[in-house]
Amino acid sequence: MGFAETFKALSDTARRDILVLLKQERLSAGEIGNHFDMTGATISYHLSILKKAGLVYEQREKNFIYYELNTSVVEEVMLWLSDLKGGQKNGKMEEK
Amino acid sequence: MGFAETFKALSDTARRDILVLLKQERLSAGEIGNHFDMTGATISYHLSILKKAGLVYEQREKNFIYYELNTSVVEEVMLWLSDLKGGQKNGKMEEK
DNA sequence: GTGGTATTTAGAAATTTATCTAAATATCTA
DNA sequence: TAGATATTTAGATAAATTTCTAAATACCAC
Repeated sequence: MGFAETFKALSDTARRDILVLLKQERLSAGEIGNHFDMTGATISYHLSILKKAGLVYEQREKNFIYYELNTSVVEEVMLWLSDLKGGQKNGKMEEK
Repeated sequence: MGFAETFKALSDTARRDILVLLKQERLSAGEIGNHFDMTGATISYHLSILKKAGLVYEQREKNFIYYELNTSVVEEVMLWLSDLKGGQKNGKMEEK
């Protein structure tokens, strides 16, 4: 884990698009690939980065590998951003 | 604007560290630089990326340029993530 | 086991990014 | 205006990233 890996994973448009696809339902690598104009190898590369970042996990079934969004890591990122936003002087939590 | 630029800006550790510094108070480019082991030119490069992403804005005063966190863009990113998280089947908002 | 489909891995090329040094701007103060 | 300080811009380089093709692996069905 680590925010560096997670934010890097989120920094690529193709990877964010993959996550948006997965927010509806889990999809196999091949199904994901059908939505993009990239080779399967490139999709696999992006999936590996999302996986390392913890943003998706995989479920192996029959001859397929299904990818699913991991919302808990999305929440961790939101918490980091929330802390960033909330930490200023004059912020709500700082009022005496 | 655009999420691509914003997430790219957030993907670098130095830039996130700069944002964390700025969550307490605005700082000049030089003050920011004092916290890092990088040349002023490199700091300036990172600040320009944060600025383009809308994550900070600058205030020119006297001989200094002060940088301040723009929380509204941080909020937009949080909303994007919130939508990602909330959009799944079986999510709270989808229950019938 | 053989053949077929799904996915990943390896290696290479093109692009982008992060960083530095040196030079250019901008603005203050005397 | 001249000198000093703050910051940015330009140009170069090294490292990281994205993408491809081709080959390898994994797994299923027959």
